[in-house]
Amino acid sequence: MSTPAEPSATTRTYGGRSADDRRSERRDRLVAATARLLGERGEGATTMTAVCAEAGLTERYFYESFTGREAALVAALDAVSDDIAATAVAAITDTEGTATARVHAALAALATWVDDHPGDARVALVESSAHPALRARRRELLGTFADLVVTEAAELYGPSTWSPARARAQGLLYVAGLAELVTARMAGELALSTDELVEIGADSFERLARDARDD
Amino acid sequence: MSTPAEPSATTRTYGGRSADDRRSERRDRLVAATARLLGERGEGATTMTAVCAEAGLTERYFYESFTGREAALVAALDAVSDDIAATAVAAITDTEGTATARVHAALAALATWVDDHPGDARVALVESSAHPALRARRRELLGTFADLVVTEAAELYGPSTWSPARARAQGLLYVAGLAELVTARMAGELALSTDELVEIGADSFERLARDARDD
DNA sequence: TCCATCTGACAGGGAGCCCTGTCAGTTTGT
DNA sequence: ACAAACTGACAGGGCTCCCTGTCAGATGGA
Repeated sequence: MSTPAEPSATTRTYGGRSADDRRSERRDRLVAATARLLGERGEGATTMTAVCAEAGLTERYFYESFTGREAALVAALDAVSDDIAATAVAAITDTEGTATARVHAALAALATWVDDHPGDARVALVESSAHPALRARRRELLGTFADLVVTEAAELYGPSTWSPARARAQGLLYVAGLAELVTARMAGELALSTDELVEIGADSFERLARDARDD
Repeated sequence: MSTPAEPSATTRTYGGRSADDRRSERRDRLVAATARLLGERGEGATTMTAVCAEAGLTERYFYESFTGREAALVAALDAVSDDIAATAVAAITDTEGTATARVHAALAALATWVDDHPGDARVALVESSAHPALRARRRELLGTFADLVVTEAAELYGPSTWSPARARAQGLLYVAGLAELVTARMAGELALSTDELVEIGADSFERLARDARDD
């Protein structure tokens, strides 16, 4: 009786890479394809069929990584927003000097990122509102950034006299306003240079932080 | 030779109403149905078939008034935003007293309107970003409100020292931020009373108007 | 070499929607 | 009363998309 060699019900290398390796590479390609389509053709054109074609994979592999179209959309938005957050954090931590300088650096880094990644910027700013699942994720992200703004302001300028709820509301107003500003500029509706945009953002931030203390 | 009576290629009364009358009533019903569906079930569920069912009309009449689904969506958003603008304008013109009081009245009226019209508020604040045609209209509306804010601020507090582009940007930041604030509150993510919301809006407005003069 | 696994191409069912067309029944003017 | 106009119900073609399934060919381990 020859034993069946090995269960072999598991995996195997292929093309010199492990199963997990190939699997996650396929997922990455699908996420990148989804983000690219979202940024270039919009949510409506980002169908599962189109994503697979863009990624050069077949539908079967789509369902290997995602339960459906929605999950891929959210994953793409997550990837883009991680990129944004990393950009902002890097600018803040890399900059030494006054609080003003650090805020300025963060805003400038974000503005540059938008200019350099128009597709991803569209994903984050525009298409993130196009689908219910994306909207939910977008609100979370805005809230996160709003909290970041509040804590940064407190750290840079001292604690706020506002209630936590009010401070968060002010932060959200600022963050969402700024996002719309960038969106309008991308749409060509606002004739502002990058420097002007950064200046407006920095001034507004300082006003916000200042008023949070002497209101 | 009996002449063919009348061209009769025109119209006729029906149910005691003229053709134009019936036609525009059908259109109103379709617009109202579209807004209702947008506000209660979202853009994705607002199909032409669903709109017709909701309005109690058949598809043929849909195409009598609209070239397609998109046109109906935009018409519904227009109807809602007209309602919003009328609410704000009425509050401003009906209120006598200080500039602060008028701004306060406008914000309070808008907050009350949102509470009283949750469906329409969702149309204006959320679903207006769900479709390309709606987004275009939404940006127009935000721009209009931003300009209104700028001119009101100038009228109430004196001319701004900012460049027109910068003033418009600040107005847009304020308006869009406020919209997101109301949206977050509707989503239950922001524990703010109506009064607090109005206060935040009024304070931010005054800060904006004040800083526009002594920057 | 041989067989199990992996991969890509593609077919096709099922569903929903857009839009057109038909048709019987109702209302109006003559 | 009669013909023309109007209305509502509904069928169905065409399209796209989601998702499953099949199948031949490529690859790797024993």
